[in-house]
Amino acid sequence: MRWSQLHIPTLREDPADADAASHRLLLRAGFIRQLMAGHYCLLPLGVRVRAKVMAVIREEMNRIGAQEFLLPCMQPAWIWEKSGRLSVMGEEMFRLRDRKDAEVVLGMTHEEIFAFLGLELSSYRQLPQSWYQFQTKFRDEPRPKSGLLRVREFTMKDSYSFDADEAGLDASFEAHRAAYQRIFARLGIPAIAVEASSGNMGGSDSIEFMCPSPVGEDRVATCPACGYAANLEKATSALAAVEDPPAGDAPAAPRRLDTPGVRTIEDLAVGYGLAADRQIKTLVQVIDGKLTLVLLRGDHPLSDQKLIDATGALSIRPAQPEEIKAALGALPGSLGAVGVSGYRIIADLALRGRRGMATGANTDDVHLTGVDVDRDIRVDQWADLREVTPGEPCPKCGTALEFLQAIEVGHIFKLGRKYTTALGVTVAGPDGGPIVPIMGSYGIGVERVMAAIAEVHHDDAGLAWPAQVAPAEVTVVVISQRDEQVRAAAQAIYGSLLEAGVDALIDDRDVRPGVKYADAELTGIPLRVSVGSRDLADGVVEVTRRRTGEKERVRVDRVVPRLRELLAAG
RNA sequence: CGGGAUGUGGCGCAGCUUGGUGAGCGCGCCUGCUUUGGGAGCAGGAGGCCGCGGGUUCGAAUCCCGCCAUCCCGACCA
Repeated sequence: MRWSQLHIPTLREDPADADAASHRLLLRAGFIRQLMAGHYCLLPLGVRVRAKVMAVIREEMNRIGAQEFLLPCMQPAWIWEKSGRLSVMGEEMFRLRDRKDAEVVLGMTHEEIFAFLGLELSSYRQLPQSWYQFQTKFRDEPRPKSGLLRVREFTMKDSYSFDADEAGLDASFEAHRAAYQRIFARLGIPAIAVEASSGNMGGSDSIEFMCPSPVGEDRVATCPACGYAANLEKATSALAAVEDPPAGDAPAAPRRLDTPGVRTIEDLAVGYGLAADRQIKTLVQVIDGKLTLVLLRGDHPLSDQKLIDATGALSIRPAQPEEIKAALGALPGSLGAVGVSGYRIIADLALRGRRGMATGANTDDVHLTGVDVDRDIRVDQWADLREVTPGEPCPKCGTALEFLQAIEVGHIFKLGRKYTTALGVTVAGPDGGPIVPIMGSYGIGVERVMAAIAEVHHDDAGLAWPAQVAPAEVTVVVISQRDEQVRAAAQAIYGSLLEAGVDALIDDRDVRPGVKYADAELTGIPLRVSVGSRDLADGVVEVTRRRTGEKERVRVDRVVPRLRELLAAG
């Protein structure tokens, strides 16, 4: 393509509303334009990168035997009703009515629809199946942000596996895991696979592929020694045991302690010498409309996601002080679970077997000491609820955990039979009886991947795409546009590149060379060939590598093979 | 949904406090001439419902009220 005819509206100045590097540069280099919050137009260069990202993903999906589909993004509400997710998805799902007043929705994902197609599977002998598509997803995010990183409308490569049994699912899952590793490696994304929560998808084993970046919205705990890595929503750590007083020394029942004015763990620790790790923190949460007591060690923060995962809740929120007062008789600051009945009590594992603890007495300004958790509190459910903090020991090897910010670029998880059951998918098993296939679900956000690549591969001059996904591999810069010989030589090189199968552009604009150099760098094209009268007199052109800035003079008749060499070398 | 900020030619901004004079600056764009190996110079020119609606006033980009939009922080989020 001729640059002079392409719509590449580069901006000399930084856009005002772009913060993240990918957002700023994709806008400035003319890849994207915003239509409204969370909805972006892809311009020609953006479309090219997107197509190349998709091509890489498609190749690797096909390589593991997955088959490409294309399903509607507009879907009947009833199918979501059937899976039970119409209400679960809440406000995040776009809903509308057609002219017949039928309820339809814009798909946030496609488990239901692929399961619907799975109804035509009839025998276990047809399994396994892996089905995928690239399709627009719509999610009414409360806060779209950071350009392509968090949007309301985006392309997802989503795939779904159907297997006859768990062992089959394990194999499909592993195939996808391996495919994802290859995909991100080829895309130039230093993704790390981390254990994750499966959120409201339902499912068990859940692995997120994370691209470390300061603009990432997820926090990941990693172990520098053994490679343990988990999303903070899931991460655990090995805790040193807290020494409680020997059983014999403990009082037979909790003792009342008047604590006027004490409202916080800190107050109690400082004022009464009751260390935070010897306190029970009592939080009151409203879980799906029901008041619930959540207990943690005094120095431990609650992970909302872990609470959701542990309870299967659709929604949780902290209770209001009035609700708490009405239920327990005291305000936050003096709450406890001793002797409480009629409300569900969920306790963190770190409280198990603890004795001699301090907690609120459910009377304002009064606490209890000498609390024996097993003896004094009727715990309904034990769960891992606490959020780990940096420096805590790795659960696998004990080394201090490190935290990093990351962009979630992919997510794979085992769905189980939730959707096949909901939609009534069965196949005949070896004995002739019905089998409900078990599913896996695997997603990659295409535009988010583009943004992640941009986050990882850029410098002060602009983007620096890996050749595999660059909008073009080479740009031929015509330095002296008015010089007939130069134009002809550049045109010849450009033609030879196309013939050789190189994805090349020719910058034939009638502008000064500096403008062309700057745009070549801003748009991040990996290789630049500068054709000017000075070098041409010696029969050479200049080849510049975007990443390193390395320049070399190459004889005109050697330039195509040299460029192919550089591209092959990566 | 809470907190903060911003809306002025395509882009980036000033003007608003203290209402009035031609709505201005840089970049970009168009024409001409010169220029051409790192974002050219000179001359001429086009382009603005000052986010929208209402109000105050002789007079509103400017003051007041309402709304909308966008961005940032938080909540939220496969």
